Amino acid sequence: MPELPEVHTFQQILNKTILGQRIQQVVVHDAKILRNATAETFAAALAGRTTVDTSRIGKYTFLHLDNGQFVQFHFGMTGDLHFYNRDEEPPRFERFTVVLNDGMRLGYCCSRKFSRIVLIDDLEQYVLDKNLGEDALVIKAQKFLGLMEGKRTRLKAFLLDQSKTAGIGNLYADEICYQTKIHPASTLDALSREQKQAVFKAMHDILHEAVNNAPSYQDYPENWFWEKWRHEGEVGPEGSVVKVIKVAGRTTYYCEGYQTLFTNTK
DNA sequence: TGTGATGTTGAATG
DNA sequence: GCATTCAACATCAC
Repeated sequence: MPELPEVHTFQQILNKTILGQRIQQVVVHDAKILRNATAETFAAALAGRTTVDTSRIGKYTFLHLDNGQFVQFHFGMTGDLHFYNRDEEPPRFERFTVVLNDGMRLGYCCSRKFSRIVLIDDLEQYVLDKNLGEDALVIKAQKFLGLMEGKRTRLKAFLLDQSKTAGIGNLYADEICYQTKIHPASTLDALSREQKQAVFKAMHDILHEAVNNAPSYQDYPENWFWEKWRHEGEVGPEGSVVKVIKVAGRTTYYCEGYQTLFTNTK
């Protein structure tokens, strides 16, 4: 499920549940999502450690351990966290559980195993190697506009590019395009400076609103696009019609007749 | 029952 | 180098 605001919520859950706690043991049910560890090495790396901090860049969350190591959580499409006590049944699709000293458990779940759990020694170097862009909540307008300069890629592809800004996924990209009334397949070289600034503002406002108000894919403002109109053929604002196309290889919803296509090349 | 899915990566192509 | 498309990953829900 998760894009930046949802991952932010996961970070809050880590903060509320295991931050500052000592990990008694880790039980691994399925090591597939551990990208650089086996069930044994992963469990051994965490057992006895105390968690001292968390951080987040885009859709990546990092749990900081007291020995200087880090655990990366990337939730893929279906990652989820469940906090429960020893008497409760483990949640469905749990892949591993972190057992705390007091017996509480934090279960990591994902049905489709697209999650990426990675043990990291040097976080700074790791982020550099990954070529991860600045977090979409943190990046400043000037830098964002600078990244667009000279590019001819389509707006949606740019928004989804995690090496430019980190954190925007398919749904939020559509939302940003909708709120700026720009067709997602518009190319950057055809957009005015004012339009690019509007894109930044929409990104900023949408993400902040989601982080402040929406813990998951629920409870979004009802005037948001995907809440209201994300259904093919629906009648959108100003008599527009919701269309479904592929942009940047991803299923894309937009309002034909409301969002304008800007392009120089076609 | 077949198809597509909120994400990432790497290969292939223009 | 840049941009785009596709397949793969693994499994579930519709």
